[in-house]
Amino acid sequence: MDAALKALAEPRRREILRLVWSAELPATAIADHFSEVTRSAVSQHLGVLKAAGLVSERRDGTRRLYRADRSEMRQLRRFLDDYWTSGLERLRDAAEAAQREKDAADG
Amino acid sequence: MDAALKALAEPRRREILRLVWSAELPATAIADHFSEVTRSAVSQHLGVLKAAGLVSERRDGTRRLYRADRSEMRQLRRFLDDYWTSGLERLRDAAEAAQREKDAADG
DNA sequence: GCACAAGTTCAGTTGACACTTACGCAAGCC
DNA sequence: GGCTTGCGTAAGTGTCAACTGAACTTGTGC
Repeated sequence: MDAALKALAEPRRREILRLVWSAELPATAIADHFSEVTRSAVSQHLGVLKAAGLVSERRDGTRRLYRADRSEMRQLRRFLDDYWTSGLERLRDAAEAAQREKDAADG
Repeated sequence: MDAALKALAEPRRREILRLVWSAELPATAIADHFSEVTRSAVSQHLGVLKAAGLVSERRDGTRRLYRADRSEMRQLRRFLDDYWTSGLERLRDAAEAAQREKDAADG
């Protein structure tokens, strides 16, 4: 999840992900979309996205076809929804914080 | 939005955000939660979160109280939902999905 | 006014990362 | 077997970001 979030922090990778969101594309077609960056850079971005599970790769002859893994995106969304308010753990933190506040005020 | 995503890419900042999600806390209380990092580092993280609009600051005497700005988080979530499939493309995807549903049902 | 407490900010260091160029490697095609 | 196409990997570089320690700011209580 950490990897997915870090991968999405890079604008170029978000753009790539959008390109392969609804269409499976070979690496070259993706790279052609970015005139200001080399093919190599795009390939490395694809590697990061793949490592984060946000993209899947399929080989076809010499080509490699990429497409977005939407289920991973769903998981990410869900993580973002849940992380901040995760039940007992959050309550515990709040209680601890309140106690420190009180201690500081008293002491 | 780019700033918010980048801010969330850092685990420590996610933790901070969770701390101030449901409780307003002074900077020191937040810093006390991170034993492996100095107060200064936490202050800088708070600056990033604030710049990204994910956190709001209120002054009370010498203290500064922080709390999460949930509306910004909602916007982020919405952005994540919409960015990949925007406008016509999203409609097309929906149509395709409906067709696949139909094909699956028929087949 | 002085001391202290709460926090930020400045200067400098270190590590991560996006990038480029060059090279390597596999799969068709002649 | 050579040639070309499609693409990843290696090595090196510049930039940025997270961190530390020291200095600074601002408010409070005496």
